[in-house]
Amino acid sequence: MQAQSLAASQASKFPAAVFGLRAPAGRMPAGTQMMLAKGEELFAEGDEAEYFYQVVSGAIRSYKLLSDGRRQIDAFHLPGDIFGLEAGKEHRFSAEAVGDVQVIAFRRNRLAALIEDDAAFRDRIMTATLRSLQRAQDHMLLLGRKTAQEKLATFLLDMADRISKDDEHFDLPMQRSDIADHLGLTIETVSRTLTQFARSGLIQLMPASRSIGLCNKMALKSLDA
Amino acid sequence: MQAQSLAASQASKFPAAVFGLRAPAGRMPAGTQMMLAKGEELFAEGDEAEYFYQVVSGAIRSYKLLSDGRRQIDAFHLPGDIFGLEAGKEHRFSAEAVGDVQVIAFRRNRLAALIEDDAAFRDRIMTATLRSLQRAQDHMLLLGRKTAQEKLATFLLDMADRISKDDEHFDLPMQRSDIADHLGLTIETVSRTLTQFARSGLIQLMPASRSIGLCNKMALKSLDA
DNA sequence: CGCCGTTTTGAGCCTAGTCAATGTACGTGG
DNA sequence: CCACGTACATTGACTAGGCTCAAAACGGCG
Repeated sequence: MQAQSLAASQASKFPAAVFGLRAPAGRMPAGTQMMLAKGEELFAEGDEAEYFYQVVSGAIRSYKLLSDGRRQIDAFHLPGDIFGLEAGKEHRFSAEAVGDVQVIAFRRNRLAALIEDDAAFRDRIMTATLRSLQRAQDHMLLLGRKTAQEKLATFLLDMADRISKDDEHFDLPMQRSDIADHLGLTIETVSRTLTQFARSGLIQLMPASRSIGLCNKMALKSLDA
Repeated sequence: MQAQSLAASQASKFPAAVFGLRAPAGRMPAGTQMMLAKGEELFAEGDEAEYFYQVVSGAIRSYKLLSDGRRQIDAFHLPGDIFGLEAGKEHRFSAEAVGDVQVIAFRRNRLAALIEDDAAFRDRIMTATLRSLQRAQDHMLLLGRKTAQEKLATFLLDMADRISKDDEHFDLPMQRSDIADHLGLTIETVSRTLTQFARSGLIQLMPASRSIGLCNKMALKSLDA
């Protein structure tokens, strides 16, 4: 819940390790593994972009703040996702651990060389970046034009797709306020809409828990517009 | 206002030409120049992504639609901007000419080769993509968390920065409905908010025109949050 | 001059936000 | 083991910012 730029300090706290990743597209160049506790900050908007990252386990939220504290979470990064790569010298958003998280940090100043040398790596980076852009574009449509119900239907289906094994039941890694700040809503509206879904039999909801069961994916998809 | 995929047809309509671009970062590989009339469609969501593009003059709007016609314009592309590059086989959004537009089309299947051969070009593409992502992240903050006034203040300052010579006066290339669909508002709210700005002396506004004069950039910036 | 696309303005409504209280889970220490 | 505190989630009553529907005004062009 503090610490400006854990990247540097953490990187030295944990022994560097070489990983042959589970990446289907090929091996990944070596990086440094890091562990983050719930709520820990990986980097803040404006920090020097010394590293970029790949999630191994857990979830990262990346977000921007307005001067008065309003927050927009532009993405949740789940295992396999690459994030934190910048065009300029500084990070353009902040990143925190949603729960306990394991990530691999890659030195950015090695990026040019890696891209030069390793065509497969280059491709992975380019594809990851383009995929982030696509997600951002989809999310702009959601933020600008969807209703609260549609936003939550889209969100639940996306989460099921990304984290559920059986595609029907999963535990949300983040709390209501994270969901609200991701969807451009308030926590009250998120909560009310979820209970409304539950009452309509679209989802199953344990009281005050993060477990979600999708009872009627069809109906949710039709809400998704 | 029609035509599915003008890319192919147009490309043959206009003689291919080799351009040494005004690009500061270096020469650009050859592309095919195209002209588009106001409202013409460059490509639609779902079209095969055979080309990607750079704007020479005019403005392009790229957007997504919901099934009931609600539209979100995720970006306006102005001279110099590169857009339409995809990770997959298909375009993930549609693109139309806001007014009369000149663009250069690059064959996507030559991209891999170009990236392999030309480090400067690779850098331009990567930087352009990352810049799009940054713009998208800034825009998500706007869509999710800013008020109508803040949205329009941000938009006007951004446009002044991008198209104004003297930084004080410019003509908007797009109509109110485009602005509304970009900012997640209705045309009525856009119009009302602009009138309100004019009455407060923040901007100068010719009746029913697209000319904008910024009288008080300071005040606009403070609205920008 | 008259038509049409666009913008502006007005009146009333509704979705989501605000403010406030209650409920639930969980960890800590007596 | 249970009382208490804290963090998070839910629910309710009320408000308001922006939307909808409707009409008028403006500008360009045939």
